Amino acid sequence: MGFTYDYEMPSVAVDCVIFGLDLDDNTLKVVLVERGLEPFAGKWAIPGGFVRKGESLDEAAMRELREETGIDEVFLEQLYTFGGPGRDPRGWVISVAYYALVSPDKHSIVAATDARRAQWFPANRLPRLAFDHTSILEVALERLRGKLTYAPIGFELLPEKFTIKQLQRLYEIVLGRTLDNRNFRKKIFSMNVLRELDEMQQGVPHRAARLYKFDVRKYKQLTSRGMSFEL
Amino acid sequence: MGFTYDYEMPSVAVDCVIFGLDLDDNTLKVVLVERGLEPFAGKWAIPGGFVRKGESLDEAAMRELREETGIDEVFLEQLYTFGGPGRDPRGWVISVAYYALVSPDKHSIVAATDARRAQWFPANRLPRLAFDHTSILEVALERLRGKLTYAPIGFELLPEKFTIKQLQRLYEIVLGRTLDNRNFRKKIFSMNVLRELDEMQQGVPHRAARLYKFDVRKYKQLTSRGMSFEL
DNA sequence: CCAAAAGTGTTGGGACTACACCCATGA
DNA sequence: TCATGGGTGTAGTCCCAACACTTTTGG
Repeated sequence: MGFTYDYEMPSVAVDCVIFGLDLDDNTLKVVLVERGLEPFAGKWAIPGGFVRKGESLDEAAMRELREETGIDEVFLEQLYTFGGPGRDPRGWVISVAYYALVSPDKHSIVAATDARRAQWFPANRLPRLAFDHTSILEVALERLRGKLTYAPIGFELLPEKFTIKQLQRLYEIVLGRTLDNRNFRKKIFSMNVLRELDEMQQGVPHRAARLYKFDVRKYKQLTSRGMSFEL
Repeated sequence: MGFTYDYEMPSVAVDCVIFGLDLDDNTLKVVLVERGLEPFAGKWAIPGGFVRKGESLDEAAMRELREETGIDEVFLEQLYTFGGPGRDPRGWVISVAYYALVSPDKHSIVAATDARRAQWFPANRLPRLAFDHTSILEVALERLRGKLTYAPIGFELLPEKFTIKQLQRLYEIVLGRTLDNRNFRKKIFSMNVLRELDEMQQGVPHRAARLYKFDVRKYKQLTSRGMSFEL
């Protein structure tokens, strides 16, 4: 311990809610890992682990994400810190929760890194979870829904190149209501944050849709002019 | 320590940004305390202290608030957790930051509880602060500004009974721009969350303004109908 | 040629902005 | 009576929601 301090000290963990979008069955998914050890052995939980001395909380979250799921270089943001007494039967554990958004390109990594049995679950049909992880997930979902409408984070859940319809579906899935496609297109085009590509969607049994990319540069110009991204 | 754990453990503190509104000089203020001990002895800092075993983070924040400023029963919300290595020269300290909103009725308490010299400072003209408290304050201000426009938290900064003009000034001060009084009134009345009182403002050298109260009941009806509070 | 999804405009209503004057009160 | 802030209405504009058909492509 680095200095004199009279009180007992807690362990500090990071836990990470990992969101992914399944474009095949149009659902929002979450990565859970099966616990090998007590307490809650055999139960599903959000991936996480203890913070190490010398690393920041963000670094700890990134490290856990990488170690437990193989995922790297994704959107990762601090969510909330859970510290109630009794949330961990082993003792006093404070957990800094994060949430990550993973594009479908990287979903396969999760399945492959099977050391501790990581799996995708539909976000609205989850098993009973270890610890207070159900509450953490609720908070994460609320945050995702809220932030989606005023920040351009939805793109993190899509492949780099996507169609407008995919973007629209993403909003519909997360917000839980249908959107009018004409109005949605008008809105998204009017804020001018997409770059139109010369490529078309491939391998669909009907008219192919145009592909777009999120244009970070345009977005930064937008925000620097004081404009904001709104649904 | 309650269970076997191989890594070194951090101390966990709560720090609390306390906002108050000064209706005399129309500024947003923040409570700072002067540090008595090293490190940063003599510097100003956000009130805070270590979390104790057996209490939740919210409880710890409330306790610190009460101990250091005498303030009790106010709006208090978790803000963000700061955990970078090197943020405290004494060693590894993770700090869960909170922010509180205090009505002018209670401002005097702060001055009275002078044990550790607590003082109000204008939020936009602060001294150099201890630790990383300047960044914590920036995050807190951003959050306050953001949340003010979509949640009815502004009332927490006003006395129980207030005039529409005071409410408007609050928004102008925090958001940093002037608002049209006619439009502001229309907007605030149209959402129907205020109860008009039979009382008038007292002791002003001009026409007295009507007093209003925030009506929690009406607000709950509003949100339960799916409507939301927007600026 | 058929099935399936892509892509495209217009209109009406509600909300926001901009703007200026009279009213009530205490000194 | 005057100085000071309280309180009020309207018109133009913009944004949003509602709504249905034609186009393109692969099978």
